[in-house]
Amino acid sequence: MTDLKTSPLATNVVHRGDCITVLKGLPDASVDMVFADPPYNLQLGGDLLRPDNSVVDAVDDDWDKFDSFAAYDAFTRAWLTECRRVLKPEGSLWVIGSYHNIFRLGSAMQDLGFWVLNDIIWRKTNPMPNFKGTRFTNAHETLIWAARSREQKRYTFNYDAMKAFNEDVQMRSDWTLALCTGEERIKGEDGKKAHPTQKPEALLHRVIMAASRPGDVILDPFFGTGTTGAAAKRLGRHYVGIERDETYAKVAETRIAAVIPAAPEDLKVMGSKRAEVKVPFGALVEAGLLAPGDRLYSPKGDREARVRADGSLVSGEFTGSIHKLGALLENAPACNGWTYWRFKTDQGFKSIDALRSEIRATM
Amino acid sequence: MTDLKTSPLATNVVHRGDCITVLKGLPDASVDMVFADPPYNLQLGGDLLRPDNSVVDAVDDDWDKFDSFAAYDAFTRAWLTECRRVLKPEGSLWVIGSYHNIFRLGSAMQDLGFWVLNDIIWRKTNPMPNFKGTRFTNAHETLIWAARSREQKRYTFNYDAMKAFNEDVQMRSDWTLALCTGEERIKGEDGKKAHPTQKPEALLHRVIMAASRPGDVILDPFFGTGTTGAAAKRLGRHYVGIERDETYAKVAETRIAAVIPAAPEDLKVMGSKRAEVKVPFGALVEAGLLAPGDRLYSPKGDREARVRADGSLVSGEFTGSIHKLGALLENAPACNGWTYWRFKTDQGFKSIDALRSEIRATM
DNA sequence: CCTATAATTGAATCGCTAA
DNA sequence: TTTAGCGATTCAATTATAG
Repeated sequence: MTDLKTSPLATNVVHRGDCITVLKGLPDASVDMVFADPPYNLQLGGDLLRPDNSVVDAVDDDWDKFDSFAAYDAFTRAWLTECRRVLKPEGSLWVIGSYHNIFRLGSAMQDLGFWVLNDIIWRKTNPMPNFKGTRFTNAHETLIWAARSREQKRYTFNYDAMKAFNEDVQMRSDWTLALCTGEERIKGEDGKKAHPTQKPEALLHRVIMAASRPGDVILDPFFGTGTTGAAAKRLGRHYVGIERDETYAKVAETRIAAVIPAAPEDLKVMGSKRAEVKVPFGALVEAGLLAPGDRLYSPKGDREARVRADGSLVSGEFTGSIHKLGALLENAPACNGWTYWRFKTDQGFKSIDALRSEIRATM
Repeated sequence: MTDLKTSPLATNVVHRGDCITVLKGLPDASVDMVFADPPYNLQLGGDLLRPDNSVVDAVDDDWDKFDSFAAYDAFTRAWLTECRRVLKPEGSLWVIGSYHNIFRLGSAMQDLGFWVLNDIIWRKTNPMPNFKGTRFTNAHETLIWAARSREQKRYTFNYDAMKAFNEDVQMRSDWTLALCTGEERIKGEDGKKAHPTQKPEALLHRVIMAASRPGDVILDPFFGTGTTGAAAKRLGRHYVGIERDETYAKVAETRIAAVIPAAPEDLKVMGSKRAEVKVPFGALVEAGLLAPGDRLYSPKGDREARVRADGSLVSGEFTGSIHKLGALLENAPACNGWTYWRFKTDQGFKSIDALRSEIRATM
């Protein structure tokens, strides 16, 4: 076997093996960017049933199981340490995680000397709901982008490209993107998903476009089915992947071989400026445009309701959202509460939709 | 000085002093919710304060950097430990921070035994741009919501209120809210902002509405100009503030004094079905709404069962409760019999849940 | 072949109470 | 402490099936 550490770095390869072991064999200061999607250390209980009684296909693979936070932290520090060594002086590192592990990752990075440049929120357009109604819908994941050290003055950030991409306003730290589903999601011969946590290529597209240059080498120590490699090749970058599961590694190689480096504009990406923001009625109460106790009236003035602090309405014995209560009082199957309800002003009645416009104007 | 720790907790007060010192004087298990917006002056050029308020020397060698994080971590663990002690067994804690400190906060919380329920992203509609064009616009902050421990099964979450608030779909983990500006932003006599990081009351409104009940006690160990207290009072909750800066504390007291609380009836929120009084199916038979021998039918009409006098059902060789028999016939792990079974009327089939509502209306 | 409806699915720390 | 019973609970998007 060739000594990877003293040979020039081979690129566009998928190394088989434990990521820390393989990393230790790579030469110092040889890659321009690292993208890492490590195990999240989910600590799940028993089966979770949907309301239709079907079972949620959970991530219960062995590779995601750790005995303790201490064990997870030790693993995290080990691979981060090697990544830092392998990075060029002007390189940068990205990690992605959820609330289960992102605090561990961020702290370890800071402890090892990495200097955080941004944390980025991936807002999912179509997240899995909270089936039991016990928490907020977990609708995002977090990425951390960091330089090797505080002293590092130079790193690649294609500011103007990002700005142009985002309709000529600065790219923000929250990105709205869909999950990887449909055609993009790689399936095995059995029709099941080849990997439980395949990331959308649009996400990697944006990361790579933002923080690397054509010809750069991008290392992914948790290669999986090779989203990083596919995006890198498509965008004219080189990749180095590490994956210990032979099945995943093979899928990745096949996938990347089929990628034609191409003009990237056919990748579906939603700019955060255009990302539509829904204004819930409750936001009017939060913002103080309506107060708890204020009265709303129907178009004919024959119905009246009182606003509550949670944004619901009360009318007699009935309660509900602006839409539900409108439908209920009109005995209609549905009702657009925004155009139905009015409030009193000095100039007479006004639609609550006007208040929504006020809120939208600030967005 | 009275001994706060053994006296009943005084509420609607702003304690002056170092937060850890004051916290140590508060009684065990006495508050329902904590909201904490700790300082995040981590290596930003500002002074980093040790728990004893001495200033950490800003030196650039690696050892001191570690020392700085260690000092911040020690401070963080100290106040989090006290907050955990002061929380009631069914209480929960919220913290807010940015990438400078949120990873330290989250890790410390997990290390101390807190169990993360959600991380929440506050998307700012009007963030400060990145003037130098060197990074992404830092357009969000992160909140962490946690229970005291993994074993804690109960915590207040007004799921249905949040859903009604959000146009009848589940509230997600990303909240879009404007910064605190304009009229809401408190200014001193010199016209300058009274506090550098005043949070919008809308943010506290949502936190408090989501995770507390009227009459609850909410503790804020970094009270500042009292946004938590103002929102708490407006929403019929009690507050306990801790602030070491006398100027901030005075501003907070003046501000809160001017707040007019909402009427109690406007603070009622959309109720959860789980909290409704339980009605045994047999009560329908007792009340004569159904008679022994009446037939019930499945949603598709392909199953039929007979009501018995004791409130159990019979279908062929099977007997059981409305739930058990439904599950049995559908070969499902569980079944909500109330929404499953229908009975015949002149107007067609009706759900037995409508009969339950009739009973509840008389209670 | 087109349209309407039904089924499937996604990194998930997912119930409560009383006996 | 454990078990059993009651009965509450989902959004967006794609794919499959029915008409």
